[in-house]
Order: sequence, then structure tokens, then C-alpha cells
Amino acid sequence: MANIQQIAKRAGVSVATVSRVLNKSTTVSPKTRNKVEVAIKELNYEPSMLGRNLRNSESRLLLVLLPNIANPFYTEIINGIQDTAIARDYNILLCETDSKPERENIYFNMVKNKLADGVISMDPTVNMQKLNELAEHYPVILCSEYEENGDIPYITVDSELAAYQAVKHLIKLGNEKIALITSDEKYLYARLRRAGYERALEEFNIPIREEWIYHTKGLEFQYGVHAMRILLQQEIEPTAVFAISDTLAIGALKAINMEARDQEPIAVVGFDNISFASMTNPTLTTISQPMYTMGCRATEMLLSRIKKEKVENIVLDHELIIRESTML
Amino acid sequence: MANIQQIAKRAGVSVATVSRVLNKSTTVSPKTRNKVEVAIKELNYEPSMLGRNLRNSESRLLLVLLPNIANPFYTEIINGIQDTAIARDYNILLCETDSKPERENIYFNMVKNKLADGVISMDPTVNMQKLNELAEHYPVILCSEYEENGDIPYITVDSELAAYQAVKHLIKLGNEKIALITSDEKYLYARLRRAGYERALEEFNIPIREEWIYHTKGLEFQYGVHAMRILLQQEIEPTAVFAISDTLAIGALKAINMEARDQEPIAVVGFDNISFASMTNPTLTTISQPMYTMGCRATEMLLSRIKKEKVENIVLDHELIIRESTML
DNA sequence: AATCAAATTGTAATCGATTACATTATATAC
DNA sequence: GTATATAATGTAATCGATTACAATTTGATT
Repeated sequence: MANIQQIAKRAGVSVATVSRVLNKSTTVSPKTRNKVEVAIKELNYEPSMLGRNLRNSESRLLLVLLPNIANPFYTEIINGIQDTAIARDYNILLCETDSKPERENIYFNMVKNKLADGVISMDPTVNMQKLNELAEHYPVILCSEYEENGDIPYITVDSELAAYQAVKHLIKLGNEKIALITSDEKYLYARLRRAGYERALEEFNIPIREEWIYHTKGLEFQYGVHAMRILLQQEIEPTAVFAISDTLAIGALKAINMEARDQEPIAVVGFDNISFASMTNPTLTTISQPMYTMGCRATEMLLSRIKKEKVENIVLDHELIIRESTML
Repeated sequence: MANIQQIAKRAGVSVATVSRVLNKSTTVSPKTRNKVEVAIKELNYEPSMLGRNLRNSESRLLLVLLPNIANPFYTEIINGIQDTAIARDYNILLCETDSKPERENIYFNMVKNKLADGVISMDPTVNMQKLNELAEHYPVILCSEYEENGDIPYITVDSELAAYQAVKHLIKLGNEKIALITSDEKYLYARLRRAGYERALEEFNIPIREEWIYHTKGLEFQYGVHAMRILLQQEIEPTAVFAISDTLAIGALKAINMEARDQEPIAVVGFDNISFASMTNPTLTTISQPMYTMGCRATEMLLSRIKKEKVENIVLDHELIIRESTML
């Protein structure tokens, strides 16, 4: 592949002029510009990003940190991030940490040594101390999961309110025996969603029963199945369930289906509105976050940060999507 | 962030010596090495990849082309690619083309101008002509989807054989009225899977009925639902269905469930063994490709290519995973 | 034709690393 | 102590672009 010197030689001009043509500088005469463009075509030249980036000390690459790409919750957010980034001539690097600190380090180092211009973290398992350190010197945005009273700008939804509304929906349908499937409460979103669940129950004077609150070890489907099985073995069986994520809710549906019960159906509400939520049997009532928008706005925030501009935290609106799982 | 000059100054040595320490050259005395390491610690130095990469003219970044990350088929392959890449000190850039040629161009250019060292394409919609051009000068590997008699090395499974076995399984269960849900046959894998379907039927002297072969417009769930609805409206209803992808098969299951039929259950077989295949109701019988392995091997092939080594095409073994959808 | 401002183009430093080659320090042999 | 081999370190070119500044060309004006 040719370099800028060869183009300059071929066009009979200096490298500076070639660079001016590449960067659309106006101070190039049409005649010269044409000569250069011809040379570029003839030699099939593409400017080296490495050279350019080194000189400009930017890479136009953004890192997106997430625990794993298999989680369908992230896909729409990523689409938003990607579209916004590309429109602004940036590219994104999806960084799967698998919740492993070594991985995290690799990616943080990419930022430190200029291989990437900034980070959007969607990883609830991220080492916040390290991330805060990074954020002191480099642009970082938190998306979805965030730190209350932290210094890193974030974009999220009001999980507490959303959970409250989800549970209120179940109550309005006549349910009083409402179980909660939640995950490890070291994650802020889990604590907030539980808080919303409790607020709804309290508002309607329904006592909170600990035996109807199940804590899973992870967010995957099979934990949802397991949780629901345990809940169905309780002395008094719940008539409805709120799960703090769709994958858990879909697991719960499976467990309910497998019981081949002839009683009243158990209502289920999830959280996230992943694409599979509309493919299950029954389809799943859930809280929809504006994920695409969230990705877009997060990226805009990051790009502002990269330009050293101040950014404000954002809380986006959510929506309750009612489907078959609360209509049977 | 400090640079190599500042480290050299602080340690009282030349930049060459610092570089030697960084690159673990043996020709540095323990004393000097120590001085340099102390300076690196003190200034919290991280070498710039840009400088290093420019000089070495490599980026240690691999591109992974795929139509969209939301497709669960790719997730395990990506895990394999990622693990292998990281183990060899490479990183991967997931490139979602959304089947848009502009996007494709952006990524091809990254390779041409040295921002990436090679490409693994898993995108059946890729512009093969352009990819072939790229492959003349840069390392490229095809993963899963490939070109028969093409020049680009590939890794895949035997789709025809797998489909044949899937359909044979349905026949052995006593089915004779077996429908096929396939996609646009411009994709090689679709043609091969159909061929396998036909071979199985022919072997057992079952006539091929065109009205039981439905061509969808896409691979998404809702196309599967639609296809199955049409098939259920045929004069003679099929007793079993083979879908060329799990998302289509899961759609078919949904359509069958919705009919609330009291007849014999319809057996369904999918293809890919995506993670959701074990979460559906009933769980899905499907063909499992060794996706993680495929990702690993593809990456190894690409790294060999980068080192200018010759590589051979690979055809991996598949497996029929029998679940509830063919056991009811 | 001479003058001068504006437009165009060129020269060379720069970004941060690596490395061939030159130089200096150290160890060994006599 | 001197010569020589070897180990350690330094000097400076290099990768491919951008850009401040300098130099040159162009064109308008008198």
C-alpha cells in the first residue's frame, strides 16, 4: 500500500500538499488538487490511520464495556451507540469483560495508551474504583448501571419507579400474592427495583413476605427456572411474579409451564423488553427501556466529554409493555 | 500521560534502553532495568500503542464482520474468537454491517490503512467481490458462510449432511409429512440445508411437495411464525417441520402453540443450537455447531495468514441435539 | 514594469515508539 | 598492564501522517 510520500512524488508536489488535499483544506488550487487526486486513484492510496492518529493523538475508537455480548439486553443499546459513533466518524470496540478483571485491564490500558478515545461502561460488575481512576484523566460515561453520587456522568432510567409501576400493574389485576425474583443486591439496579416492588406493596397495604422474595445467583434463564420452582413450593403459592430481568422472567415462565398446572395462571412481569420477550409462550409483559436512544445519548455524552465539554446526567423515560403473561 | 522520552530522562538512560526494557530484551543489565522499571512505576507510564504500531506497522486488532450482533447464533463464535485473540495479544473489533455496503467499506478501509491486521467474515450478505479484492492483499478468513471454490480460506460445518440427519431423525420418528422452512436461497447455507432435506426424503422414497417448502424473507422469529401459519393452512397438514435456523424454528413453535390444537403435536427441528433453544416451550431439537471451537480455529487461521503462512480449509463436526420438540 | 498583498506550495519539526549501527564499559586472557 | 572479546548502552533513522512557518507564485494596482 502506497504512502503519502509516493503520492507526493507521483503528483509532483510536496507531502504537505497531499495532506491538504486529504483534509479538504481550501488552500489548494484546483489544478494541484486534481493532480493529487489522480495520483491517489492511480496508486489506490488510503491514508494510514496509524500515522494520522499518532500525529493527532486520537484514535477515533470508542470502547464499550459490557459483561457479555450474549446478553440480549445490550443489543439495542449497542445499535444506538454504533449508529451515533459512525455518524460522527468514530468506531466502537465492543469489550466483553466476562466480569474478569484482567480483561478490564486490557481495555483500560487501551484508553491510557491512546488506542481508544473514551469508554462507555455498561458493565455492572466493573471495578468502580479503577473506573473512577481512569475517569480522572480520560473520558468515561456510565450507561444504564451507574453510581449514585459518583463523579462519572451517567445515563439511565428510573428503575425504582419502573418496578413500582410494574408491581402496581399486577396489583390492579387483582393480585395480592406477588413474588419477586431478584439477583444479587450488590448491583444498584437490583436494589432499586426491589425498592419499587416494596413501595407498591406498601402503598396497597400488602405485607412484604420474605419467602416470596428470591435472590438468584445470576441473571441467566436457568436461575429464573430455579427461582420459580422454589417459589411454587412455598406453603402459600404466589399468584404473580415480578422478575427484575427478562431472562429471569422467561425462566419463570418455563418453570410455570412445566408444572402443567390446572390452577389459575400465574402472571409474570419482566424488565428490559429484550427481543425474545415477544417470542415466548405466553409473550411477556415487561418494562421497556428506550435502549436505542440510551445508546445514542450515551455516545453523545462521551463525544462531548472528549471535546472537554461539561455533560449532565440523563434519566430517560420507560414504558410498561403489557402482553399475554399478564392477560391470561 | 508520560512518554518514553520522559521515562528515559527520569531513569537517566536513553530511549533505546527504555524500549529494551519494555520489550524484555535480554541485553539490559539488572541495575539499569531496575532504574527504568522504577521510573515507569513512578510516572505511571503506559507505552503508546500508536507509536509502537506505526513503527511495527501492525495494529494487533482483528475485525469480525457480522450482519448484526443481535443474532444469537454468533455469540459463542465470538467468544471463541475473542478468547483466542486475547491469548495471542490481539483484540477484536466487532463490525456490524447491518447488511449495508457503506458500513462494509468503513471496515475494509480500516484494514487497508493499517488500523486492523485482518478480517474474519461471518456475514452471508457481504459483498464477495470486494472481499475477494481485499483478500488479495490482506489476511481474510470466512467463518461459517463460505464460497465454494473461492480463494479465501474458510471454516464451516457440513450443512447438507447436518440437514440430512435432522430430517432423517424426523423420518425415524415416524413422520412422512415433513415441511421445510427455509430462507432466501441466495445464501449457500440455505441451498445446502435444503439439499440435505431433499436427500433424506428421497432416500426414504418420500415425495417432495413444494407446498410444504416455505421460503421466508428473513431469519427473524416473526418470519418463522408466519411460515408456520401458512403451512398449517395447507390442505394436508405436515406432522413435522425442519427449519434452517433456530429463530425460525422458535417462531414455528410459537405458531403451533397459538393454534391451541388438540391434534397430534407437530415435531420441530431447528439449526444452530442458540442458547434460547433450550429455553423455549417445548425446548427445541436442533443441530449444534461447535461454535466456540469454530471461533477459535477461525482466529488461528487468521493469525497464520497474518504471519504469511498457508492455511487449509476446515470442516467441523456437528451434532443433533434431541429435545422436547421431537419427543412429545 | 515595478510593487505588494494574497494565494499557493514547500520545508522541516513533530507525534511515540523500535532498532540497526556505533560507541562505551566490563570481563577475560595473556 | 594490555589486548581482545563481549556485554551494555547510546545515537539517530524510521514508520506515515499533520501543520507552523517559510518561500514562492499569482494577480491586481499603479
